Amino acid sequence: MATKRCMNAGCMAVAPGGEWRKGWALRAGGFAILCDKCGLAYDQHVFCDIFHQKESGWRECFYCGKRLHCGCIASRNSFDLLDSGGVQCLNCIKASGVQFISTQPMPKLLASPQMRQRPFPLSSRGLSEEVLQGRAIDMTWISSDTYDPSQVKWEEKPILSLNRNPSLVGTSSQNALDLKDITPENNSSNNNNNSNNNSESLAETSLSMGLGLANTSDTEKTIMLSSPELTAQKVRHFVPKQLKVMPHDAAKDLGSLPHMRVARPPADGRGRNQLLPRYWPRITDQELQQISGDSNSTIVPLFEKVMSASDAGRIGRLVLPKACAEAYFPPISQPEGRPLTIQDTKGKEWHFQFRFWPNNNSRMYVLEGVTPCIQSLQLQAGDTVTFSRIEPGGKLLMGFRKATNTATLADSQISAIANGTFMADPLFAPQVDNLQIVSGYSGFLHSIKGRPDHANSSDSDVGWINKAGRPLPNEGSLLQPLQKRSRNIGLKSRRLSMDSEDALELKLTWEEAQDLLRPPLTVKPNVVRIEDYEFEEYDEPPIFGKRTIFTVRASGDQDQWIQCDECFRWRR
DNA sequence: ATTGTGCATGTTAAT
DNA sequence: TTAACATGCACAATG
Repeated sequence: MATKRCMNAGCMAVAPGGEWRKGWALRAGGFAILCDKCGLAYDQHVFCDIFHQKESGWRECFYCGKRLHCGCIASRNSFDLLDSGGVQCLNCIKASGVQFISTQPMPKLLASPQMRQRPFPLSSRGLSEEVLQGRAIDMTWISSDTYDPSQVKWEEKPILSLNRNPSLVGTSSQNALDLKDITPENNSSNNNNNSNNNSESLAETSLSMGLGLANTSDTEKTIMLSSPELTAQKVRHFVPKQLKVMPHDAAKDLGSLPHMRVARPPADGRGRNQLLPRYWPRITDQELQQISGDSNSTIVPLFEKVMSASDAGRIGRLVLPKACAEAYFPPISQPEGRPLTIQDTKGKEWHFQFRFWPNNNSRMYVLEGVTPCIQSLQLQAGDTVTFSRIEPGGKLLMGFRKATNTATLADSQISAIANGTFMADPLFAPQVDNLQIVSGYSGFLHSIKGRPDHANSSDSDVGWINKAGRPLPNEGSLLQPLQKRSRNIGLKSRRLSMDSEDALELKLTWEEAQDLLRPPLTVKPNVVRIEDYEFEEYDEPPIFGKRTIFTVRASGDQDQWIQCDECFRWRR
């Protein structure tokens, strides 16, 4: 049976029933296709490539030839695949009284209220705001010359591959999708044990483990401006001189890495919080080449997990998020699973057993034999393990990130603000993440205090670094459910856990945070223009205070207004 | 007695 | 109510 897969190279999810159709690929306001498995949203350009427009006005699907039912020109980009076959525009669907969005089963992976943890902000419909607003989503793609489906050993053969011009990496809106031939899939269902066993035995997946220490220098921190809506307006941003300010533009950021190809991270289900941010692990070309043997390799981030006490214990079993294990690891049909070999950047190989336990008519996926690895890397509960994959070759990368520092909550808040990490964009919340860990792991804190390698998390942040040797600004920005985390630390930490929830409520937008920061009036800032942003650069750190505005009289004198907490009136 | 293995159960979040 | 998952626990294997 012909099988359609998610077009996200890092997902490879198979459409239910083998058909890419309504219910699996959702259209979001006509601008995007959301894979039910990975939550990937394609921008409208990609979508338009799928349904191309005929001169006569009607459209047909590139792949199945189904025609737009009504030929409504105005509904360009607004299609839905009909169960009965064919295509119909959303306007006509609405006109017929059939609800579209609201009746669609929300992608399981997008429906979580943990929105601040997802790569893209969601609307109330669970759809990316970027998508709904028609903004091109910052996507980068794997080029066809580097993505070799045949190297994905645990798949018979991916049905879809991405055909991208390498020169266009980072400018997804200009790229076009290309569907490879559709091949009958050797369906590795759980019921087909024989075929699975064969494929499993044949497909000894090689994993690579990358471990890099990202030294975060206090004098060199990169903060990111979050709001794409910010235009050339002059914005008061408090930017200590030692801080580097970069516009929030992953594509540009990636574009500075000519040899590094980075694919878009998939979203995920319940474990969506375990998804890697869209600023993926980046390693140097040299490191990547050492791992993959190919300097043109691409890193496809997969998922990550914060290690629980059980994971880090002596049992040597790492519980894997089910959705992630099924989506990204080789399919296994037997509880015994299959071995996975892991090597680190130095070539050291680790051998794990990837298996599952039957559990309530479901499965619990575990990685067994992780004790030597954990001990070697001195990982413990609260540390994060990340999984990525290198294409071509399908090698999996396993990175680690130590838990965050031991700073006090208050210190963290201040630090977060000072570092510019209180931002509107949920993409950027590394310090908030820190807050959670710091405040939510009382027992954990004790252990870190006794361990030098954990005592300074910013220095022990075991993650990926970019070519310049800087830690990725967003690495570690994934927020884990607070309850999940606090569960590991016992009742004593519950109060602190609540505190951290309160702290999360303090999460401000970038502009709001700016409102709370004010410079001494006597200090004259240097105005620095970067891209379309103007920044006031102060030698002195900002003062954290009440909402403050500044006015300038005709005489040129400047007034400072502070808003009353109670009456909300402004006072000079 | 200790450690490893496999499954069961409790907790939590999602539906 | 269901699903995911962290962890408990009984039993087996081993020293």
